[in-house]
Amino acid sequence: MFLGNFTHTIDSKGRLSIPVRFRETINGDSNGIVYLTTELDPCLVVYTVKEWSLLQEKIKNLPVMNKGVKEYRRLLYSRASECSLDKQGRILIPQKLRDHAGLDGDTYVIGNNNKIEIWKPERWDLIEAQAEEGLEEIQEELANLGL
Amino acid sequence: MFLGNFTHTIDSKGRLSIPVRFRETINGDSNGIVYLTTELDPCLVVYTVKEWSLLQEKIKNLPVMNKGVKEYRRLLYSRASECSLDKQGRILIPQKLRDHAGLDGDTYVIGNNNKIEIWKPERWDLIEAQAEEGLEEIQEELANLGL
DNA sequence: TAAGAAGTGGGGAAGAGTGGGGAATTATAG
DNA sequence: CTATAATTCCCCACTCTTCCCCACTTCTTA
Repeated sequence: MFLGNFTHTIDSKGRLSIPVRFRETINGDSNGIVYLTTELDPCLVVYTVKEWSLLQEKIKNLPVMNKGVKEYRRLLYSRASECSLDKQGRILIPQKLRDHAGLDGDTYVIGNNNKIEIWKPERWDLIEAQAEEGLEEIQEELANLGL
Repeated sequence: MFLGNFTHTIDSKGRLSIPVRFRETINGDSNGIVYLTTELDPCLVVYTVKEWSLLQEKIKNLPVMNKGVKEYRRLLYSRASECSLDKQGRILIPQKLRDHAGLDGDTYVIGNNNKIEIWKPERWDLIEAQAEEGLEEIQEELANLGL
């Protein structure tokens, strides 16, 4: 389980160190290898090998010819990159992905249960504020669901 | 069951000692490990491993793609942290969480049945006063409910 | 008033995060 | 096809945080 928000720095070589707490899971599930890609949000997403396989399974069961599904698959795979952690626990993020997520210097590495997200701080702060507002609105719904 | 309000101090290293009465439950349910996060209120929430698991179960049963649910999960996980008690019965509260709850120096550690809440005293006093006012208003309703 | 338990504070070792040099590999240009 | 440039990878070194341990103080209880 990936939890928490860590501020790490992307150095001049494009490397980003993964929080130690995440490394344990990555080494266990993945032998130090992760899949890096993008999804619907303007951030990068990191999957362990295990979670990546689960994602593949899910995608297999989606309707093949559906327009949205086709687009989703296209983006997911075209942007995906297999990365391995170096001896210091860092991944090298390809230039294109860095550009796509607007990453440079200080960066948030955020646990989202089964995946890790990498955010440009400004963008995350915005999303977070929106989420808080949204939460107020659905408070009662959540309460009804027992939360 | 967590009961009572204790004033403890967060030291310069960000550590907060958990009241002994709470530790017994934590060691029983959790082997000294707790989950620290935030919810709707401007305070921190502490769950035992057992209670955290129950929360996970509830979340699993929510609709995955629902916007509000996604936001809720994002906030919950991004702010969560697994903490273990040190030999003195303290937890180290991550800087970001301390900032979020405005914690520094004297702090209230409050039992709320199945979870512990950590409050900045000023904020708690406000909430408490509001709750008292609210209670007056709904007194009759409560009476009807058999309280 | 002594003894024990609870809360607090701090020193020091170990670990995490960061930066950079240099070799190896790949890409580019002539 | 070769020479040069760029990128990637591996290693070492430095700093700051975290973790572990011990000690002091206060409060309670006998």
